[in-house]
Amino acid sequence: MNNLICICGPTASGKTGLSVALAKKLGAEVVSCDSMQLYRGMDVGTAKPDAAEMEGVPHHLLDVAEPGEDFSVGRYVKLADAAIAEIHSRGKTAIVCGGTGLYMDNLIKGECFAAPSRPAQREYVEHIVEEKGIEFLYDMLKDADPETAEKLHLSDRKRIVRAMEVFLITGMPLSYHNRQSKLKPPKYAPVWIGLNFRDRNKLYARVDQRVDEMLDRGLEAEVRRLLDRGIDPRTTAMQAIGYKEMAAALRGECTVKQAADQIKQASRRYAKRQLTWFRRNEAIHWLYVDECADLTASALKLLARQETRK
RNA sequence: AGGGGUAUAGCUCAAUUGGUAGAGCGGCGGUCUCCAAAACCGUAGGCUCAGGGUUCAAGUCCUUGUGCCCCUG
Repeated sequence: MNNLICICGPTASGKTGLSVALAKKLGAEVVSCDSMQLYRGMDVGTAKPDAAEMEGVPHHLLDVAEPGEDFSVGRYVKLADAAIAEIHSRGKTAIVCGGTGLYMDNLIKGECFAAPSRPAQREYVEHIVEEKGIEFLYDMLKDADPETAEKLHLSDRKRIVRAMEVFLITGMPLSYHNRQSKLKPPKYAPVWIGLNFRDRNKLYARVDQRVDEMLDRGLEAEVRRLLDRGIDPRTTAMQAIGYKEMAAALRGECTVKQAADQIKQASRRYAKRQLTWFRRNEAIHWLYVDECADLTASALKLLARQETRK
């Protein structure tokens, strides 16, 4: 029996609807894999399913953090592992559903990280960048970890900092850790289902439409509520698409209409990046939403086929 | 109706004294190993509104037409 299913795809492709429909058919439970839906109070802008949309299907990994706190992939994997184990212990199927590729891959593949970020080393590295510039740090990385340095562009400050940090914490190059990590076998063997559109314009139309719906459902009020609660606009949560743009509008930097257009644009670009991420996963069975008369039926057929192959 | 201006990539605009066109945005593709709804990289697009003329050579000058903008009645 397929006791683990992964549903992935770009934003607004219909992952939530499919996961609930499948869960009802299979008696399964859903484990969300979304880096923003896990924050409490961020509902409208993240298109988090409400009770009606869940149709009684238990959902895990929603509302597990405050918007002000720093989250991490590591924390997600730990929580999701626990949720999956619990679901399996009840003899049920778990459906991991979401659009955050990094989280999903790390959960399934079970790769371990080189080293958790440590404030002391991170601050030291950031200090070097501020004092001497990114080129200086990049040169340091060339000595410490030439393999990683060669893969990174000088503009990719974020990754240069992280790679140097790992070297300082562990004394080993990040490239070495990554190679070791890839040798480990995957933790799970799920059936992967990816949602996409044959016609990109149709996906974009749905993205645009959904942003309009978010506005109707009170995105502006939701963002104002978060800011009123004292959530720092610089936190990861407030960098989410829909939130950072609306916050700018509330600050008077642009109109709500302009913010809405920016949210649509950013969402379309995000959808494209998600597709780039998932496309390289050869295990994914792609379903084209604009070609399926009945998405749930297509997915069930696919699952049945996987069943007989085992 | 008269006067003036404008017409260049999907959009907004560049192009020294005439030497067969560039940029930003968007589009498309990719990278990704603890901020990931983030961060970063790479590409393809133009009979320069249409017709005629001057010139070795026209986006650039002349002329006609058309569309749009402004002013005057």
